[in-house]
Amino acid sequence: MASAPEIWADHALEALGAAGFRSGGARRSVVDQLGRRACCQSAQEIHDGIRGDGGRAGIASVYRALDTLADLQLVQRIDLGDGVARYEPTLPSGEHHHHLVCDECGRVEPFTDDALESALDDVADRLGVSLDAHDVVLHGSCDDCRDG
Amino acid sequence: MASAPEIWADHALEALGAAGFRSGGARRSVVDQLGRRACCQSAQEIHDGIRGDGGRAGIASVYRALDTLADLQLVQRIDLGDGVARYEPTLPSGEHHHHLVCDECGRVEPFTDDALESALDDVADRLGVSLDAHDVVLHGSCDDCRDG
DNA sequence: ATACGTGCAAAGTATTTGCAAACGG
DNA sequence: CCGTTTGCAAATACTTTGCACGTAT
Repeated sequence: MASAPEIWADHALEALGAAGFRSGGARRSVVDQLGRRACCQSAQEIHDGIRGDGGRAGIASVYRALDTLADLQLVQRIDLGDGVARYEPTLPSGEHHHHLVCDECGRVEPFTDDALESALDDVADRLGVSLDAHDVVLHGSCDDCRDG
Repeated sequence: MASAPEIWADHALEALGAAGFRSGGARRSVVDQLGRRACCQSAQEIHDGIRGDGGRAGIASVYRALDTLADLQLVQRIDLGDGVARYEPTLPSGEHHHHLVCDECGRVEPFTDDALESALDDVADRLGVSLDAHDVVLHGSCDDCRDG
């Protein structure tokens, strides 16, 4: 069975087609790179990944593709607080995670928590907003940095 | 009785002194501006505020002051996802809020939620991290944009 | 054939840094 | 006096945009 991110790439290409976008090389490469990692990648990382695979997309096209994908809600833009935008697939299953950033070593770790999710849903409800996306970033010290 | 942000400014100046920092005009102006608003201001807004009061700090000094204040955990840096860093006082009382951003009109609204706080505490506990700061940013459509 | 997609280079915006002068203790 | 703080300007980092050319349909 294919893993969720792989399924996502197909799903994304299909959604792009359905939205009337043509199939060009740069955008396909970006989708391909994103599909390989469930967790956040920066535009620069995606660009490097494409070149590493022998592709040759311009960085501007990477940014444009990411912008398009974000508009279609196929990717979520994540801000970890270091001034670099990161992107990760919006899985069709609706499952998603949040991020823990160690301010000492810079390590980023994804986590999930059901209680947190329902608390977030309740908040959105109470505030009377429809949530497009939510993005919880916790800053702290990780095991290694504190104990190590 | 003085409001919390006003108390914060005194607290911050005292903490700066205790940490061995000298008292210069630019840093004092930044603390003063921050003390007037409990919610997030960008470096540019703080700079404008200082000039509006007849002050004349350089933008670089504003950034340097904010950096120092963040190091001492006297302010928290907030990223709303638009590429601009914002800062708000870390109140000595420990009370804090989170932010709801309307992606349509750009409005930023602070909110608090006890259930969310305890869910966050539990998550930090479970993950075995000591949280320095947490910063929940919800993206959605606000009342006005959805119904209006 | 025609409009969309792409790459390059230039522009734009936010933030940081080097350095000499001003200033506090 | 001496070392910190400041302001200016230049540098840097990330992202966006203009434009000519390539390409899918």
